[in-house]
Amino acid sequence: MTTRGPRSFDRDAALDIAMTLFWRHGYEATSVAALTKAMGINPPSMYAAFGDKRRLFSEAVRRYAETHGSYGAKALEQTTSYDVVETMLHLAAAEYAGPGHPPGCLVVDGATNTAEASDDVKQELRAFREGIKQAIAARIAADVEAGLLPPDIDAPALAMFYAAVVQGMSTQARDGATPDELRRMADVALTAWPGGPGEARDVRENVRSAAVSSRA
Amino acid sequence: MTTRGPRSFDRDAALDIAMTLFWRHGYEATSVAALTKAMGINPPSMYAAFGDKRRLFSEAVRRYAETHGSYGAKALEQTTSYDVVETMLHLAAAEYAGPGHPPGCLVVDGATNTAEASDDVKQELRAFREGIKQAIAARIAADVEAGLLPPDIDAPALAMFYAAVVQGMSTQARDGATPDELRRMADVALTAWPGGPGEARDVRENVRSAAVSSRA
DNA sequence: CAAAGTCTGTAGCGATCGCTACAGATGAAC
DNA sequence: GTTCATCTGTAGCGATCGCTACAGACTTTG
Repeated sequence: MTTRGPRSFDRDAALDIAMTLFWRHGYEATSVAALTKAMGINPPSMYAAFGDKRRLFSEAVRRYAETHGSYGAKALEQTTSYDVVETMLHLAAAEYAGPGHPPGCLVVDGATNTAEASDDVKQELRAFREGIKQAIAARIAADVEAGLLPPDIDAPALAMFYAAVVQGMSTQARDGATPDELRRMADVALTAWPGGPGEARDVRENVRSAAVSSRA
Repeated sequence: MTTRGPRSFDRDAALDIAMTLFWRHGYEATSVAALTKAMGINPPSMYAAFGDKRRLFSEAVRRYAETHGSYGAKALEQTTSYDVVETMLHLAAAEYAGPGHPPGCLVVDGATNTAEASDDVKQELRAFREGIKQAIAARIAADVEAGLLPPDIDAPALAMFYAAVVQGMSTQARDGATPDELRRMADVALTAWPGGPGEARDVRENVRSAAVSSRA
């Protein structure tokens, strides 16, 4: 009917469309028919380009992590654990309710409701989430080790808390929260930082320069 | 094959089984075949007793709210907004990872991944969540009005924050968190209360007795 | 015992699920 | 122009989806 011959559709654009659909509806609730219709292609073309629905989802998650979901990696580039958490919360607040894409987070909510047959999909996203949480916990523990944070704090609980805040922000965004609302609740969450956010940063700066000078 | 005659199955027990399946897998990922198999009955008996899958889900949610999900209502029985939040977080921490039932919360995660056809299901749970959040916000605003909390706090952001914490706890529980871990992260969340949890309670007690004595 | 009424299991409805066999259409190679 | 390889659309696979018509089996009535 239309043009024939070598691949006539943009694989990257199709992957972006798949990412958006999985993002909005999740893995199981997104049908192959819905995917191919939105991509403007037929099922055989999708299967030739991506393998199957399962692998298309994994590719979409990878694409998401490299684009809209990069706030976790960007946050971990920060020097101190407080800056990691602050950056993560602020970027997530801006991203989760941002314009031009579905609300919330694909990694948090992409495979929440699944039958037993899709347990591996759930595990894939869970591993993503646990990895970020462990990375935060490690950063907090390192700051405690370095004397930047008091030694009596509950580092795992603190990391789990901020992971949970980000995940709750995703639900709030899906329920209609605006970027400004998310930002304000992120700032509330930051007041739970040991010593308080403002004070903690001053203390941290002091301790860090002390640590650096003692190391030199 | 087995016994025949007047209703041979326990409607309440069947509803509990449906609640558990919806709780673990969500609305769309729980098939009628899975429901009837777990209930030990055939589809016609289920349809005679509950109408259809959609109404069975609503009944299951109502049952959940009256049993495992009663922590919200129980928390709102508390006098001050801090006690409301503290009770809600502690009850949720114990409940979400409790033994003998699926992890997390049916209201939070029961209809996260849905096709457009099930948007009404998603809205039903969203209304539940928004109702609790608004109730908390109202309690905080009332305490501000009564002089129990400083007037410069962001009451809506504070309510959204604690709603998000509870929702994030549900995800953490689904990812394998223990009741003790949830309890500890709940205590971290409580340190975000204006003035801090311990100090706030003392201040509140003082202000309340002052308000009562001035009213008398 | 017989008739009435109700619940039950079997079986299957149309629709959709993820996925694919097949053949027609098109480009490149010579 | 002819051949070859590849992509494309049609059509449909077996399985499952939510749901139900139907008839047989049971208890309740007389």
